[in-house]
This record gives sequence, C-alpha cells and structure tokens, in this order.
Amino acid sequence: MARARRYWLFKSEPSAFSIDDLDARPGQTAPWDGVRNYQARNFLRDDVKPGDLVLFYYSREEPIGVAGTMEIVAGGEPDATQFNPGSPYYDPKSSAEAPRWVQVTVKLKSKFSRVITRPDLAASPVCSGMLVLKRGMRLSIQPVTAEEFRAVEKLAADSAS
DNA sequence: GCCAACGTTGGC
DNA sequence: GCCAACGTTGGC
Repeated sequence: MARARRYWLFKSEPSAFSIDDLDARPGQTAPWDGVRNYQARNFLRDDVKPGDLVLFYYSREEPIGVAGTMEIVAGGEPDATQFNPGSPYYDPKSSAEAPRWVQVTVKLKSKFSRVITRPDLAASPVCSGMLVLKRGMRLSIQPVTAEEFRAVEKLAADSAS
C-alpha cells in the first residue's frame, strides 16, 4: 500500500528566497537547503517524501504569510551548501562521510494571487490552530494537516475571485 | 528596532 | 550533566 501523502509548511525569508525566485528556476524546481536545525533536519531526512505538498511561508519580512504551494519532487539528500566554504550555510563540522544537513527538492505548484496573512489564517476556523501561529514556534519545517492545507488553498482561491 | 522565545555552546 | 551566556528567530 502506498504511503499516504503528507503536508508541510516551509519557511523562507522572501529576500533570501521567494516564490518568484522559485518560479524563475528551470523547471520551477529548486533545492530547499540551508536548514540548520536538528528537528527540522529530521523531518527533511525521515518524513518529507516525493509527492508531499508544502505551503510556502514567508517569515520575518512583509508580506508575512503563505505565498503559494509546492510539491516535493526529491527526498532527503546531503545539503550541498554545508560543504561549500563560500556559502553562508557552510558547516566545517560536517563531512562528506557523515553529512549533517539534508535538503529536499521542491517544485512550484501554485503561486497565490496574494499572500495569505497570519490574520487571514487566524480568522479561519480550520487554520487558526496551525503550529505556525503559535507564539515562539521557530521550527522552519512544520507538519500541517490535509484539512489545513486545503483550507489555505481555499482562502487563496476565494480571495482571487 | 524591540524583545520574547528558543537552540546551541562551552566552562565547570 | 548542568546551566549561564550567547546568537538566532520571528512577530510586531
């Protein structure tokens, strides 16, 4: 029996990597790298699999919120940036033999016509319980439920009309 | 820019 | 193993 599809929320600062940056990539595909938190790393390594769907969330910079959706097209592989001394994500304690950090590959699924903001999420009965709304929730890779994922898509579709 | 929350580091 | 200090995250 096939594994059930899972749903996630990935955070990025839009000035570092935006949904337009992903849109501009060949094949609208990019590695999701630079994750340097063990709990988030464990999700990428163990639980995020091809076919899973992801909310693309903007953190720290306006507009804060969900900018669109992505699909996972490749699962956990060593994060290439950890081996690059010129990268801000370089980790001298990591090695090719024992890579510490993991990346997955994402593909753009849909770009929303506007960012679904935290107040939008908080006003939705389905989305108001999302982890990302909890105070002090810094995890950059978070699970969401299928219901939350669909509700965010619906908020975006409704606001586009 | 502020500040609370959190994760990591390092001395002991 | 403890825990204070420090750096980072992230919303406002």
